[in-house]
Amino acid sequence: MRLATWNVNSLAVRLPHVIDWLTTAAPDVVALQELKLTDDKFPADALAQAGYAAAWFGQKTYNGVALLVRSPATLTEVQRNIPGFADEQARVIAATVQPASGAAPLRVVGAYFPNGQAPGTDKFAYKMRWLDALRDWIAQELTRHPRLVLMGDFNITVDDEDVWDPEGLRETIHCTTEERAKLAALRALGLHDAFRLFPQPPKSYSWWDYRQLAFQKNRGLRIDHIWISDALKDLARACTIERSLRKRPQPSDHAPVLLTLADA
DNA sequence: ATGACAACGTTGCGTTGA
Repeated sequence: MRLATWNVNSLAVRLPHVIDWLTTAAPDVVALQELKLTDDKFPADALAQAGYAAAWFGQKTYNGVALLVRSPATLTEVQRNIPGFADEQARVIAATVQPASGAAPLRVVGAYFPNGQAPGTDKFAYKMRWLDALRDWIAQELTRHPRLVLMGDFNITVDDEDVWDPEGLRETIHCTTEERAKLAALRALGLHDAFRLFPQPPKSYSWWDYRQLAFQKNRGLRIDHIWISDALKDLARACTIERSLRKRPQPSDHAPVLLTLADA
């Protein structure tokens, strides 16, 4: 089974890329972020024609998340945003994936973590509160669903290996000690950064600024992550960043991250 | 210190992202 996360930066604009990628790469489960469309505009029919069932949670202009599964697998017990955390912004969608093979179900959480703008701002404070709420909720989810995948645009680098210029970007947004401490608290629930379970090329990133030829110069950050629970760790077989998707004309500024998980 | 680039909403330029 292969699971992927991709911040598409507008599903309306990126739909041809998404359909093409689903058709050629055929991932089993996909988390999308930054749909930037309202629920009535979600392209469920086009995705169904490509062989995917979906659950979505959008809003006007910003944010918006979705989960896709390759039929005949199904999504059940869909949860939108973090229970008990009042939030105007559509950032989280969770569901239980029922594989058609009869393999054990998987709880999948797709998330678009807040950007946070800069330390000291209201948006940074919101990011911190959101991260606390996410941790508390994931702790509960793990008790009910030990086989859990948390994936999405975390908007945080795990450590300096994830940063093209760690000195120049020290303590700036995505790289602050406070943000990384929140990730450490999340990881302490018994989650693993699937990408780092395997040897990886140096300077591996998942996002590059549209400006200043950042992608061509590989000036990027690894902020898109797939984290898996203890129960799934030994089933992980590979985890890669699909850089080729960032090279195409009119790309998202993010590349997908792809995890291969053995059945069981 | 600021902008760059892309997308959105709106209709020209302001806001947001990372």
